[in-house]
Amino acid sequence: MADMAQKKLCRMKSRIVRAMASPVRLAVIELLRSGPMCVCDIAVKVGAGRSNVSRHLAVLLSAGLVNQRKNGLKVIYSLAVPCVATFLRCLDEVLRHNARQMNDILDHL
Amino acid sequence: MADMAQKKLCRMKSRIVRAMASPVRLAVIELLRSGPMCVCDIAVKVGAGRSNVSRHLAVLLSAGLVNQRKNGLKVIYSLAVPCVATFLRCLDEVLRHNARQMNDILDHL
DNA sequence: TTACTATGTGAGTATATTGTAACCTAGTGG
DNA sequence: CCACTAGGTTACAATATACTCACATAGTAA
Repeated sequence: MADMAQKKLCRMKSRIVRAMASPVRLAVIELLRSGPMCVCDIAVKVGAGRSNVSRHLAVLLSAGLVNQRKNGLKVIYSLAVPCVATFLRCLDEVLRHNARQMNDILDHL
Repeated sequence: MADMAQKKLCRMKSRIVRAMASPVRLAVIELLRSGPMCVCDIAVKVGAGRSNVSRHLAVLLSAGLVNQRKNGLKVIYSLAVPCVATFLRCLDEVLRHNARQMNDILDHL
């Protein structure tokens, strides 16, 4: 983090990562991998209140992770950047890495 | 987030993402892409206090994002999962996506 | 107009995270 | 033994986030 520009970039990236750092929002992102969806359906699928989901979607939107499109009464959200889906697979890989590491420790008891 | 297992997975993934969701820790991860490094060097490079960096490294370690190795007085940290480096490139992509979108808005004024 | 539905937003409380400073531990060398 | 250095930990104040409830907005239809 030598110079100002690097620090600013890290702050901006951190804002994006923080936008993903919530169980509900991760569930929303995973849900949107299967296609665009309105707030009402998202709320049902992730099992949270509508106003709560609306707020979480606002965070994702403000971070640029999802796009918004109005359709009559409904607002349809969709994933904005494809690589976010790739990232979720990376998370699975970290979980597997952790489980493997834990097994190694247990095996050497 | 229909069943229990999905919810638990989302909580575990969220913990990993939160571990990345700090400007300092992001800078550390980016730094470690260039190779393993001791705490003292990391602290200097990211421009933060040693005890602070130590705590951030503990968070990354506990999330399984970095590995630890003792070498005399020093403790050397390294990236644990390769795809984390890929993820940083995804963050750049999101930043570019946001900048492009902002330009589109400004162009249509 | 009124009524209904889908979303978004404000306020309040509860909880979590951050950085700093002081202190503790461990390895090294005299 | 003591001194020095690298790293880790605890405590505390400041800040940020989350969830809920109530209310506001906007589109639709009668």
